[in-house]
Parts: sequence; C-alpha cells; structure tokens
Amino acid sequence: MSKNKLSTSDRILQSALQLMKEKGFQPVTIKEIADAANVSEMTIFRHFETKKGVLEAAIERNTVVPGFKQILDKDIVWNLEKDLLQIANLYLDLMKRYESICLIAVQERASMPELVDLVSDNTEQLKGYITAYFNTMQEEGKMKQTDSYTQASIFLATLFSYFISTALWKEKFITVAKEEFIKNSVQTFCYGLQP
Amino acid sequence: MSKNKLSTSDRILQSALQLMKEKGFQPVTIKEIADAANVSEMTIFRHFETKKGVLEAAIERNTVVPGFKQILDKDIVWNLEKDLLQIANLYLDLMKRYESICLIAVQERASMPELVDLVSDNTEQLKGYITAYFNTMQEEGKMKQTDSYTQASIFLATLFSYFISTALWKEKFITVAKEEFIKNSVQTFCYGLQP
DNA sequence: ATAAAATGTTAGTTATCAATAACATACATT
DNA sequence: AATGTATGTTATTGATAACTAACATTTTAT
Repeated sequence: MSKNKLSTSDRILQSALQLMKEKGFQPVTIKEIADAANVSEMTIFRHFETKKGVLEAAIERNTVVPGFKQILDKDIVWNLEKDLLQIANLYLDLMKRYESICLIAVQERASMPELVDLVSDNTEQLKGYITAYFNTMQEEGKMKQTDSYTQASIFLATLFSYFISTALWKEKFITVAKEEFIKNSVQTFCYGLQP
Repeated sequence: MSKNKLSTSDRILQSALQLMKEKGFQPVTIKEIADAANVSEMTIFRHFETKKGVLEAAIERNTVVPGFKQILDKDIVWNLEKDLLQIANLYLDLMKRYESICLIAVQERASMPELVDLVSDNTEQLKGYITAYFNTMQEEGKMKQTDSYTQASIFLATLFSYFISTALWKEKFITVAKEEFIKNSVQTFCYGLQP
C-alpha cells in the first residue's frame, strides 16, 4: 500500500465519514461503506472490528488541535475590523475541517453526546479568546463599553450560523457568498461597536 | 375520547415527534413511540398504517402558516431598533413552534429533502420582508445605504444560529439568555446601520 | 344493557444488518 | 519456491424491528 492513491483503511474511513455526515451513523450500512470504498465488507471488519470502530477511527484521524492563541496572537493588530476579519476567516476554516465530525455530532447527539464537546470546545476556546480581546480593546478605548462575552457570543453565533446552514443545506438558507457574508457581518458588527 | 387529556392519536404523534426530533426518523422504533405514548404497537399501526405515516401525520398536524405580512405590517413603527426587536421575537417564536420539524428535517435531509423546504420557506419569506423593509428605511434616510438582502441575510442568520444551536445542544453553544441575545444583536446591528 | 368502536395481547412473518467463520486468491518479500 | 499478509467470497448466525393476523378485552355511544 501507499501508491499515490489512498491506502485501503484511509479509503474506508473517508467513505465512512462522507456517508455518515450525510445520513448519520446508524442509517449507514457496512455494505454501503464497503461499496463506496471499493472493498469487501470483511475488509472493513478486519480493519476496524466493529461499525462503531470505523467511526471512532475516522474521528481520531480527523481531529485537529486548533491552537488559536499561537496563530492569532501574532496576527492581531488591534484594529477591530481587521482583527475580526482575521478571526472570522480562521474560525470558518477550522470549522470547515471539522465539518464531517460536526455533522455526525449533530446526527448522533442523542447516542454519542460526547461528540459535541469535540466541536464546541473549539468555539468555546475561541469565544474566550475574543472576550479577552474585546476587554483589552475596551480598556484601550478602541471599542464601545459592552458585555464582551455576550458580544463574542453573538459574533461567533453569526459565523456559526453560516457554517452550519451551508453544511446542512448548501445555499438553501444562506445564499450570500462566504466572503460577502463575512465582510458585511464584520463591518456591521464593527460600526455597531465603535466607541 | 377527548377528556382534558390528549386523544390517542395526538398522544402518539406527540411522542413520535419528541423522539424523532431527538434521534431522527430511522433510529426511533415503533415500540419506543408506543411506550412513550402509553399505547400498544398495534394501535399505532391501526392509526397510521406505517412508521412513515406517523411522521407524515405529525408533520401535517404541526405545520403552521406564518403570514408575516399581516402580523408585521400593523406593528411596524419605522424605528429600526424597535422593528427589528419585534421581528426577531416573531421569528424565534415561529421557529420554536417549528423546532421538531426542523430538527427532523436536519436528521433526514438525505432521505426526505423536501422537508427542508417547509422550514426554509419561512425564513426565505421573512428575509424578503426584511429586505423590502430595509429598502424603505434606506429611501427614507433612516438607515445606512447597504445591500438590503445581504443585511437581511446576516440578521436572520444570527437569529437562526441562536435557534438551531439551542435546539440542537441546549446551552452548549450559546449560553447567553434569549432576551439578552436578541437585545444585544439587534442593538449592535442597529448602531452599525445608522445613517 | 348492549352493540360498536377502540385498544390490548400474542404469535408469527419477513427483511435487514452487524458480526463471525471458513476457505480461496492475489501479491509481495525473502 | 516458500511464506506471510491483505483482501475477496460465501454461508451462516443472531438480533432487531416493521408489519400482519387472529383473538381478547376495554371503552364509548346509544
């Protein structure tokens, strides 16, 4: 194994993720995964023992540690609009990489509640970062005095909305293009929070 | 039937909706629904023939026609903040009533794509209403000149985000209270769009 | 009180699907 | 050539769950 093509187990995991993010864990059958990955069902069981094992391996192989602090700290220029643009893009990029896991977390929130944490931890971490950022900006008089945590929540909520609605329904809900959406929401947000 | 208690079929549909909104259509069994509704499995089949029939009846009995225009037209006072507050509350109330259907639409988007339309139609309709409202406000110089449609999209996206994240994960994502969330997002939005 | 309608009980059918087992084949390494 | 590893094939098991049928019991209406 290891031509320029994917290895067998990678092909299985990729197919599994793709199917599960569309339909959820339970409705996807091993046979479907096998067909999509172009292997026999037996191969899947030999690699991952159980169906659940497939999901677990897929999650493990697709979990990334964000590390906002390192990335952001060096790029922050203490200009509200520029910084929020930066943050917005970073967040949406990260979420894009988490798309499959996030959608499975949605589908399986009743049966695998721990999955949600994997996704919400990122948002929570970033929310903390933005809250601290807002606090500093307010101290320096570069931003209106408001509740930083609430504002951070609203800002991320707007972005999350873009992410989840396109992930779930393509352009059914939000037809505006990503750049347009980010630009306008950051702008409105900034004008609204100017001191 | 028809004490002050629910009728048998209502109890079945209610239990079915409750379970399906948590777990999706396929994973919920007739037995689960029967137990939750305190009837035998046979009763369910006698009322609705098939499992799919249960869902269809539940959807039919829970679909509401919003009619934004009638409700809003008489309450609009052409003050950006007041009107948006009104609209925000109306939208979230409507979505609350659609919560079950919306969550099932999420779970079953692959198997029943038509379900999404039921929910997205409301948002689309309201988006159109708000766009027209913004246009008028801009003509009257009560609002900054921007792309009304994009702004309407962003405004509803923020609200939708609150709705969907609490519907999916309770306070896991958004911990801020509903009123607080609405008040702050409307305020920020308005300050940002003042002429 | 009695008939009719609604619901319960039980047993059974059928289909699907995860998982196992046993054997076959293809291919690479040494 | 011999061995090991990865994969394929086929048959089978066991569990689950939708759905049916036949008969019993309860509830409701007249």
